[in-house]
Amino acid sequence: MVKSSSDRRPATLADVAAKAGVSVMTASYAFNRPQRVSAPARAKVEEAAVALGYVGPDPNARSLRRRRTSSLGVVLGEHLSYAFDDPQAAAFLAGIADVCAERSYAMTILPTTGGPEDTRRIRVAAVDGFILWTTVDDDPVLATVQALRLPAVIHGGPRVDGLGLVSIDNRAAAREIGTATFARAEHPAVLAFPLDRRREQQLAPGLTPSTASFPVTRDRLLGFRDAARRTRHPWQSVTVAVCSHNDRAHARAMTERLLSRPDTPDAIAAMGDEQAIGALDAIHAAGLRVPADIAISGWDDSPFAADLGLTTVAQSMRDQGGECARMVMANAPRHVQAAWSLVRRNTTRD
Amino acid sequence: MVKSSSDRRPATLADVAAKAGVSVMTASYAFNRPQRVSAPARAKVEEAAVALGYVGPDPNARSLRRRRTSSLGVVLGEHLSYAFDDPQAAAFLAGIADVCAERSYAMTILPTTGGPEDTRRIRVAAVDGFILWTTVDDDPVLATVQALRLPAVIHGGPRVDGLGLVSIDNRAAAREIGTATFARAEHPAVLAFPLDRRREQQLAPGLTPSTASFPVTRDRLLGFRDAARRTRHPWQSVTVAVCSHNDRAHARAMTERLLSRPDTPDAIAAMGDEQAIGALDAIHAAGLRVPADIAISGWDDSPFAADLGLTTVAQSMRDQGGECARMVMANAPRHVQAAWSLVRRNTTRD
DNA sequence: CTGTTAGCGCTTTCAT
DNA sequence: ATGAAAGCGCTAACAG
Repeated sequence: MVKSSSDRRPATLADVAAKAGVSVMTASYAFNRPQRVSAPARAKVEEAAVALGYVGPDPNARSLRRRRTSSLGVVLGEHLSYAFDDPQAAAFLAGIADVCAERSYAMTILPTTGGPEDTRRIRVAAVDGFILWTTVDDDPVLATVQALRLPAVIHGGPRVDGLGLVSIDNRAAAREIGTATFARAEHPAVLAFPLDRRREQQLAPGLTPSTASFPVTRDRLLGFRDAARRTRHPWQSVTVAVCSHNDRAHARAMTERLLSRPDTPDAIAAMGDEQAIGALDAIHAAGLRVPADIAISGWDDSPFAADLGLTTVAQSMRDQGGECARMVMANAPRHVQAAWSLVRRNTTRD
Repeated sequence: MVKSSSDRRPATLADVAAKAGVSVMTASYAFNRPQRVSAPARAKVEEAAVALGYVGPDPNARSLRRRRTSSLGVVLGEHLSYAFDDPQAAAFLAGIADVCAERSYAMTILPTTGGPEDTRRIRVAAVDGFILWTTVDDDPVLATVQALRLPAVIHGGPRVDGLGLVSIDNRAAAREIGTATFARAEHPAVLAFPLDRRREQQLAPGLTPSTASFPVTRDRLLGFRDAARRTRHPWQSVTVAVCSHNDRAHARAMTERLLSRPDTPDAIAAMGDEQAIGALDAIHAAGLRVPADIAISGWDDSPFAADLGLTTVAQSMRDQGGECARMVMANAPRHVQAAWSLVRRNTTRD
């Protein structure tokens, strides 16, 4: 039998109820709380549903009525695709994903490009709350999320009124690893993440930390400056090499520039393991020994760091992602300091 | 002035319209098609919106009415978090993300655990279509997606009626690289992905390809069997080492087992670069030379493959992800063969 | 255990 | 250019 054209409209719960000879509510319960419905009624509903090709309640209608979507919005800075290339971001997402899987939430990834449409994309996202990957102080997305009045947590920073924050104490951690790296050095240097979204690369002696509008970059610079002070190096004598991108290639290129300067550094504190690995490439190419000629440290304790015996800061992005997700789901965003630890291996002298 | 408790209900479009002294429709147009509304009316609406803290139309209500969500569902097999660890999956997601960012879509990642709740999670997802990461033939999620009658594309496989498919010709590619790898070998072997969701590891001479319920694994086995035939090796003499997980550590362990057998292989075709790298670790640890003592090939042409001079199959997961996204957005799922190429470097003899 | 009522907040359609 | 009516498909709240 050929279906008539009216059959093309997908069946609704009302259709199923009518066909099953029950009220719409009984049909609704049959799908949502099967135990609340008598076995025969449930059977009739199921049969009718199969006959009509009805798969289940429409998600949008349900969300509208229930006033929740069971989906978490995850806002990733700038070029989204980059997030998947960054192992730290990937681990963070994995942590969110674990909690979502466990609690039957979906994860809505919200592409952000840095352009003006970003705020619109955030506004139209059907989600119950937001998790924001670390961004700059003046990211317009922050105000949008704030205005939406949904639970939201930022990872890394900045601090925003009303939004949660999950981060390690970057300044303290940088102070520790910086001290280990700069110990017994003559000419310390820093390999830094971009300062802001302009991502200009530069070599700046004694760079003022507050120049950075990425809080993570800023706090680590502050910590490295503290470390310089503790190891008796005037900050002005510490060259900060700011990379435009957090990857090996850029770090290697900047390190080459550092090494070709008059006061060749004999200690480099990097803000990421990938940067440190790029720096090691340049250092080895220059025929220098680590740590005898030059000490180096990374950040994040990636598998590569362990392979290379790199001194680094360990933190669990995965746990932090999970923590963010739980806070948003519980509608209880708070400020949480995550755990970190210094992992001393053999690329530093201490 | 203290807000009364009734103010706590978020403002609706109707509230804004009332406050602005216009009809609800004028307010709606002011948000959705500003040019269709006179400047003064628009101004009044905007002012009222600000006064009431109204951020914009409710996404769920809009989706219900419009009958679309502007979000793509991405179903990732089994442990979602694993997808973020797999560089190929990450590249695929990045490709989807690029297209989503460009067309102002959100990406709804649907965690899948292999358990019975998976189908429910798919059913309740508010999305306009699905992209499925490669899975097994009998994944129950496939039937669910099919029943939903939304546009859907599978990457890798299996083929499913009514759903699109984007994949390279895995058999043909395996035939080519297998031939290059097995050339002038005495004892070829294969390092394989898991056969199915049970993920049992095993060493099986002449493993029957159809045993695998992951189509990607199956097709590559078929291609390697073709290659064995072309290079005059009875398939029964080719040991297939099936790894439980597609990573370096498992590949290394399985390779160690291969190397400790009587007929030590002198050629190994792996299904992934990560596997090949793990195998190389084992090979070097055993003091063997590549390719003189043993030839090896990978798959996917990762950056590491280039570094190591690994012979491999190149394909762009990023492009394939984008292709999937475009097909779903256009509601035009088709079967598309993606491009691949053999990259001969110096771990094979040919 | 089952049913009735009353919307959720919005936009399509059709008038004016 | 603006507005009134209608209803998207569902479920909370309550009554029987």
